[in-house]
Amino acid sequence: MIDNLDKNIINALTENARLSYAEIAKDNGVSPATVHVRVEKLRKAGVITGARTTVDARKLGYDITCFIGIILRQAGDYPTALKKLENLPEVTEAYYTTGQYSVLIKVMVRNIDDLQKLLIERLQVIEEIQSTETLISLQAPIQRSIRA
Amino acid sequence: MIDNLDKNIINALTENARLSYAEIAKDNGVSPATVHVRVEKLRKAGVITGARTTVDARKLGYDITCFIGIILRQAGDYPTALKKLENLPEVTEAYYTTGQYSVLIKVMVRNIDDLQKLLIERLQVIEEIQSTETLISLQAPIQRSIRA
DNA sequence: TTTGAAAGTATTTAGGA
DNA sequence: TCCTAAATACTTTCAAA
Repeated sequence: MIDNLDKNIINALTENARLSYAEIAKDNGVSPATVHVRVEKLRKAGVITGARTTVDARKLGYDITCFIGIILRQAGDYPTALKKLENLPEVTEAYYTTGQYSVLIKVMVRNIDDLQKLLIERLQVIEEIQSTETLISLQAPIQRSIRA
Repeated sequence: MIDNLDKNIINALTENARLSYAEIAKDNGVSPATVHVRVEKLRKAGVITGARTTVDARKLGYDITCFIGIILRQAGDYPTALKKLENLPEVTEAYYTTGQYSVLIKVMVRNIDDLQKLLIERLQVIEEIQSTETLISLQAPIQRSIRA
């Protein structure tokens, strides 16, 4: 089971993945070795799945983030459509959803031209896709993790 | 400017934030000190913004992830509405968007009951919100970073 | 800007409470 | 399970190229 120490470790590391075990240990009144043991346990249990450095996409030239809602022709088209979406590097996230759309994807592109090309030349040509709806994100004011 | 070494470092760290500089150095035929200098440079330039450990939300009891499209009463309501959304810890992401919705939020909750309560008791009571539309995510098959 | 070398920290293992 | 202590490894600084 996950106890309070585990939770504190998870919350600390989801905010800053490069925090040292030594520091987390100090904050929690345990030894660094204990933190090490707990993190290994959480990793083996699949609770902790990895760690990613976050970057400012604009500084890398990706000025536009958007969400695209996709409606598929048929429910059964999902596996094939997903494979095709995986081949588009601009697609950074995909969600299989109930409601409005069959699939919601998050896309990052350099500019409006690239977005238009992506939509027309590489998304709308996918035969399993019936239609798409684009939401351009102008700002992402909240970006945080759930608390353990 | 960002050269190839910078890009390789960014790509390595966005995949695994806990990779050692020593290892990245080895993969790129430079010294660990150089990797250190580059990472500091990227951090100071605001390209690298942080690092977060990723967790399996379900293992923490958050069984439901969903996106909620929000339509505000008036465009000018955005700043007030955002402040209210920030106070809901279940809201892990928010995007100010063009198109269909004024705001798109990502929400993580423990179960359908909690989702219903969130929607009815804490979202739909926000006076700036005219209506909401919920997309429940059943799967998130793609989760990756843009490449530098 | 990069490097090797030194100094300072952190991680990791292992034995004992 | 946790700790201390020791060994290993990594990060960080710095002077020189």
